[in-house]
Amino acid sequence: MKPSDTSSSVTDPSVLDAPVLHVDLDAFFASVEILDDPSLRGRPVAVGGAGERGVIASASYEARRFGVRSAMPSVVALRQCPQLVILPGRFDRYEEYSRRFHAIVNDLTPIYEPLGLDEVFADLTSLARLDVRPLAAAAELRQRIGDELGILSGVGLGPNKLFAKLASKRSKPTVRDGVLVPGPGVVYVDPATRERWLNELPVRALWGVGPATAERLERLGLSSVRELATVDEATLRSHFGPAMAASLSAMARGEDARAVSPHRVNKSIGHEETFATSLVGYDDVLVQIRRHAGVVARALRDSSQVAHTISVVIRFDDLHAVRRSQTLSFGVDDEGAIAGVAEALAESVPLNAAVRLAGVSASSLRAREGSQVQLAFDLSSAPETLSVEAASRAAQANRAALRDAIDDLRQRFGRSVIAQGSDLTSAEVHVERQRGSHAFGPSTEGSSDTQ
DNA sequence: TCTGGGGTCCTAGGACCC
DNA sequence: TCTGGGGTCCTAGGACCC
Repeated sequence: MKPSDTSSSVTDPSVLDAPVLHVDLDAFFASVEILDDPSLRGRPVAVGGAGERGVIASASYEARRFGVRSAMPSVVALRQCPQLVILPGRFDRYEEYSRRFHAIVNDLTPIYEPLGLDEVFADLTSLARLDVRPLAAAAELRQRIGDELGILSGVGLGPNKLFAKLASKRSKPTVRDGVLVPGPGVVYVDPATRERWLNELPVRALWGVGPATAERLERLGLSSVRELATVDEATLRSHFGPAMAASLSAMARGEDARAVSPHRVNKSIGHEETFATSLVGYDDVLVQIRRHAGVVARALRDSSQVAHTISVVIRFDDLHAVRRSQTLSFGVDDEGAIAGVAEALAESVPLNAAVRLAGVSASSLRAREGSQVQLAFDLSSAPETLSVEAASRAAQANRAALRDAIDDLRQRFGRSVIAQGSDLTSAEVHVERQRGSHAFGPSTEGSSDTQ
């Protein structure tokens, strides 16, 4: 472990010249697995789904030497690196490390914004009056992460999120001809370098430009950021809509107005699963939908939230997906209600092909206030006077409202299957025993793997 | 080689209200 | 009887990020 070699041929700039910092932990999930099992050290390790439909979520640098990359299908990864160890992933453990990581960043500044578990943006502006120098602060941050977590990281410093992220990418180790080349660890982008990067980068390097947008841009003859900068925003707007045009246009000039916003709250909670073997017919699909609804309900209650919108997603073997959603006039957080709505939504989707994925998600989230029953009923009287009888009346009203909502749904889409005979009270719901997590896709083929 | 699971944001069309 | 325009909410789909 030597998180040391900061690239500081430059003098430390002022905070105002490089107010945005981006940190990215190296090969995060794989690194945690190696820390917990030192016998893995030096071996090619990945975390992901090992089955035919699994993909790699995180690969150690040893694995990257063989060309293994995250998002790569596991079968491909194994072909390139037969000795690759693929582990299923333990999210609780990663979350623990992530909390410790955030705590270290928080010691530098509370103005930080996590991006997934292993990255954060931080805004150092408020440190200017303390005369903090960004390069020194970044080096110290990286050192602490290495010392206290045992995980290497890359830190980028720039005038905005765009450059900070590009910089942290350049701070990382790289693989060249199968050989691991260490990165500088900390990179600050000075103004001259910003210009150079804008002249060199492909459009694909910009935030928000993925494969689809990159291809559309290329068809317009715009493969590089330099070319993109020659096109005016109005032209881009006609092709990509106002939001994307504004963002592309700004980034092509090196501008990025996105603020570092701490304390962002989740807008949805969902759960989905790709099956090792695709499902045919409503019976099997509905069982899975119901199970996912249970997971979502528990997550809602754990976070003391209720959802007003329930959505279902069904993906078919040809990868095309159908999404259905229903907004309710009251909030729900129990599996009976969520499963009832989710099942009705799923039943409205014509199943003309085998189903490879089913998912349920909850959105329009609100904090749960007191008894959830009152949300639907609003008894105007003081909550403490809510009698058992009133509560039961309220629960009944709630169920009635739910039934209406589901009836609406069935009317809207026409019934496509025979009723399952399920009632909507949570007591009557038999949520299947939780199966093992399939965090990164099915790990076994064919079996119904209960564990 | 053929694509997971957790999310976010944007767009477009329709319903509804004023 | 037929009509405008703006705002808001909802739904469905698509693209993107880690």
